[in-house]
Amino acid sequence: MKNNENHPGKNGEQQKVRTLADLARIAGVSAGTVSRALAGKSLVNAETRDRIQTLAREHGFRPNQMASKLRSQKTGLIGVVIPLGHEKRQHVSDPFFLTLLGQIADELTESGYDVMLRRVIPDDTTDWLERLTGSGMVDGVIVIGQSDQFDVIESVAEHYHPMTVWGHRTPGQTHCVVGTDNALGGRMAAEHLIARGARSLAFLGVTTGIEIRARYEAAKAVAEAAGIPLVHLPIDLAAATMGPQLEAALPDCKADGLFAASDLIAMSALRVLHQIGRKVPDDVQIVGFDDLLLASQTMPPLTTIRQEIGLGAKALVDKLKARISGEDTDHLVNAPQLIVRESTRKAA
Amino acid sequence: MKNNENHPGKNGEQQKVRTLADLARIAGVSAGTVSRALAGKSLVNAETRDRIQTLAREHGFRPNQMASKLRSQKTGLIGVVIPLGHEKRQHVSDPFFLTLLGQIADELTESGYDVMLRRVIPDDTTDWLERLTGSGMVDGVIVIGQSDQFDVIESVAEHYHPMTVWGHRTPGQTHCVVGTDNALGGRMAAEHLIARGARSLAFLGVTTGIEIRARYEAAKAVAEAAGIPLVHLPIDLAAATMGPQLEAALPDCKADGLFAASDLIAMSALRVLHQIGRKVPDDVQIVGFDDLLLASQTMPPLTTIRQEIGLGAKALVDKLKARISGEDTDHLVNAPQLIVRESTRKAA
DNA sequence: CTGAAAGCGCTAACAA
DNA sequence: TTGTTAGCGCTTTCAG
Repeated sequence: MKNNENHPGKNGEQQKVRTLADLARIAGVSAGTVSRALAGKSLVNAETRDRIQTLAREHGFRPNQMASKLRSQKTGLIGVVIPLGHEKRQHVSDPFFLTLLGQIADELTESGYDVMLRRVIPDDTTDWLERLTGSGMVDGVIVIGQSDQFDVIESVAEHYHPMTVWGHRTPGQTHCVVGTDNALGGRMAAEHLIARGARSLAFLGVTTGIEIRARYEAAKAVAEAAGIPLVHLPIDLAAATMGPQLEAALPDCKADGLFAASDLIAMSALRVLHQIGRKVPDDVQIVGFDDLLLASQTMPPLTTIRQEIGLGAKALVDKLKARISGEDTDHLVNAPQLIVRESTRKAA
Repeated sequence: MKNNENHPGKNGEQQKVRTLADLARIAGVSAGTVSRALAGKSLVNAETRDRIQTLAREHGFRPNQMASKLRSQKTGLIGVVIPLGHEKRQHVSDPFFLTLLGQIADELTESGYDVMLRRVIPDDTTDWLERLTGSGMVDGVIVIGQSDQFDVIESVAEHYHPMTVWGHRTPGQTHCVVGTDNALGGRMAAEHLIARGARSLAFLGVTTGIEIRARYEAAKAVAEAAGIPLVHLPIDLAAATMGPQLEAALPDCKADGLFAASDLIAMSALRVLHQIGRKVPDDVQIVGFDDLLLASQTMPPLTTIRQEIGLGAKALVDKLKARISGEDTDHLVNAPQLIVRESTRKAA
């Protein structure tokens, strides 16, 4: 037991211990032992292990994760990317994605991973994803939303295995996707509106994104099959511009059944309809999409197509973990659920 | 199972080049030169630099960031942590925080930083923050919300400089904080309600969090000075439980002026009031807090106290960058703004 | 302008 | 059980 540099009496513990070697010196052991002790490995004497751990705590020492991760080749980090392809200006993301992100972060945390968050605007570059997967910084990647970057994601998926993607399932695709059956959702919305007496439909939302296009097309197919007209009002998803666009478009829109691409749009539409004196659901009915928490708080509460965010987040993380350990994974396309509230009429 | 790493695509490609050394070998130079070339340093022959960069691109080579960061002692990573102290169960965070997070991520990205996101539930541990600051993984830390962890943050701030915090300014505090003048906001809300004729106030929201307590106390002071009663309805901020709590509390509440701790609560209250047949703003007026985008979309649109999220995010990042480069920074307490919409009455 | 060499701080295989 | 010895992959003096 030698403590020449560590006398609490003289000048206290000024020299900050920053490295394993530092701690090893004052503990009178080797760096290797300290490493094993701090990792709680079984092959160290319990007594010395405790001594070292106590010492570490006293000196507020924490091993440098960067070095540890480099050496062990496991980063414990998952990259989470939100590509903002179309909607370039929309820095403030959709609350749906934000909520999904939150839940993913929770799941990941519970599995002992840290999250490296990156929002990218692909613009003209095509290597935004490679830059992450090839960085050596992450053990895996979750992509939130395909935006208009389907091909980029596909090409990365060809050689990069530990990746899962929230979005739309396209037959034959390589990348592992988790998402909602948007076509089914679109169908449910249109059928519900028609069943409740709508005789002329409108779809509110831009269809640049692949998911929303699927909702639109399914609704359109239903409408056509029923011999009912459906017009497309390409309302922006950016919350800031939604209001004015709706104020411009709705007064001339004679549809009595509105299907909004998201709850946010629906909510905004509700307000505009009220302003121009159309009663919901008597004059016009409306169905949203997502079932965000606010959908139940609107007036009237919103009938909507629910996406299970919690399940989605869990699936994205579970599948990613499976892929990290070399397994292969299936896609997961969740069936959405029609949540009937008061923005559509009571069943006849 | 499956999954062959090498993509046998381009004309019988050899071993994947993974390291500087690999690339150096096929380029016929040393690793050092490759490093300099890829970093675009001026002290390499322009010609060899281009050759190496081309080679790197052809082989899809990207330097390992972990190693780079370890060596250079700059991680290019900022830790962003959301402590969930009170409200333990509330995994789905407040949309205000989520939006703030999004904007912070944007600002950070624009400054060339990556974001390491961590959500923590401090529970009984007190080292959740140290664990991040001492990890060697991040160049700095932003804490979103003090929750009930003021003391922990203070104690870390004593020895860890590159940190900024969103939250409430307490006189004499050490940690650099950016936030809103909550007391002023509370005062504005109460004064506005009273000026528009309210004669009995209620505050909706739990006051465990220091920011919300400040709003409450300021409102209370105003009410007292005006000789007007103010009751406190401790509504949970978790969106899921808000509705039922309000449905239980509001029918018995005779206040004609409601001040909600957040727009979300206000929105929920709006719905409940409508349900129980009280007209807003004729029977009862209501003021929210935050001015989230949805505040303008409620029915009636919500009068609220606006917090400038964008400015806050920018300030958090700017100050953090200053602190990273060794400077000292002042606190920033933004004055909130009263946004008058239709949930309060017209001026007499 | 380029190569050689010395680490960044940690882990793990191999000895002792 | 512990110490010793190599590196993880990169950057950066220091020579040449």
